Amino acid sequence: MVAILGATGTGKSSLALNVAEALGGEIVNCDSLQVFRHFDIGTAKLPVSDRRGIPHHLIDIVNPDEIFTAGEYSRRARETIAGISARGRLPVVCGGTGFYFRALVAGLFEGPERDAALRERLGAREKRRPGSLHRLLSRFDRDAAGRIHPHDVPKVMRALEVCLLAQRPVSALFRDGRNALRGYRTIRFVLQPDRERLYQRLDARCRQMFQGGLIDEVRHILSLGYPPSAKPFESHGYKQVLQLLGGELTLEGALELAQRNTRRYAKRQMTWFRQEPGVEWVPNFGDDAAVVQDVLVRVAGF
RNA sequence: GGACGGGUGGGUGAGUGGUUAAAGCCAACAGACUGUAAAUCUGUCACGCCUUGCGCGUUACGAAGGUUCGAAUCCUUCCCCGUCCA
Repeated sequence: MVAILGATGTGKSSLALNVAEALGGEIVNCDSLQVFRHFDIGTAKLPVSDRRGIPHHLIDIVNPDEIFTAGEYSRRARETIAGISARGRLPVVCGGTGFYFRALVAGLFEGPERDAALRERLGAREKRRPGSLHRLLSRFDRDAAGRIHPHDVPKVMRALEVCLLAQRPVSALFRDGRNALRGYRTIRFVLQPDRERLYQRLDARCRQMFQGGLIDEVRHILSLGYPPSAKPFESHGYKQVLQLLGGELTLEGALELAQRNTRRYAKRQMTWFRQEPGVEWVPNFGDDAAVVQDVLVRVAGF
């Protein structure tokens, strides 16, 4: 299995396509937003017409108002990869969601899934008394509480949820290990082009999205009946367009914010991938012809 | 030529005698991340030093002087910038 990782806008899709084409592969998406239907322009989803007949998996698999998680991703990606291998083809995992990739290869701990009802209760409690969840967590699991910052409510909540549901401290469950993926030789590439150039590209791409139908896409999604509170609307680009439509931002203001958030996101992705073990660094954009050659050679020697 | 307003750290912009190496925001940089992760959160951000301490020293709020125990903050002169009047 080959993995093409990297920050947004580094040319992963293009590289993956070339690699898959050259080596008889099929692409498995590893992007937390491309799994949603109708969110196309802002997620830079490769149009079907540009896929050159190469199968792309795990794209457009859930509706915008459905909850999709890293655990769900991990399960489905494993099934998909197994299927591709069984057909004698090469799985080419491609995406920028480091957490999903880790859930896929390293696995998650064995524990309870999220519980909406419990979360609602916990959320209400936190709202009434900010900080109370973290204090509660430190009673159940001192270790976990020490590792999670009190301000990081989502992580505090998940830890607490697990403790309550499993009747065991999360940190104890962590110690049991993760259900890592086995049976595949995996070579992972991380695209890491010059940061300045990447940022310029991202800014330009973001502008193109705004000019190229992002706003209409948002209107369309809303017209299908999906609420603005749907998860994928929280992502940069979409969030700003929503604010634009609501009169909170001007067009220029929305664009600038979207660009800024995209840059920040790219930065965070780089931080993540820097910690990713055993990766092959590619100090360039994936749509660079020389890079394709270089990567193919490295895969061949693997 | 005259009348006001203003010149603050990479940017913006607070601060109008001490608790200010100077809020906030932006930019930049570093980091965390075990089921909504394009999310969420943390740290650094004048320079040097070490015994890394709510440590020491140096430099800093257009420039130069002055007042004061003490000035980004008050006074004087000068240099810029903006608006208005001639």
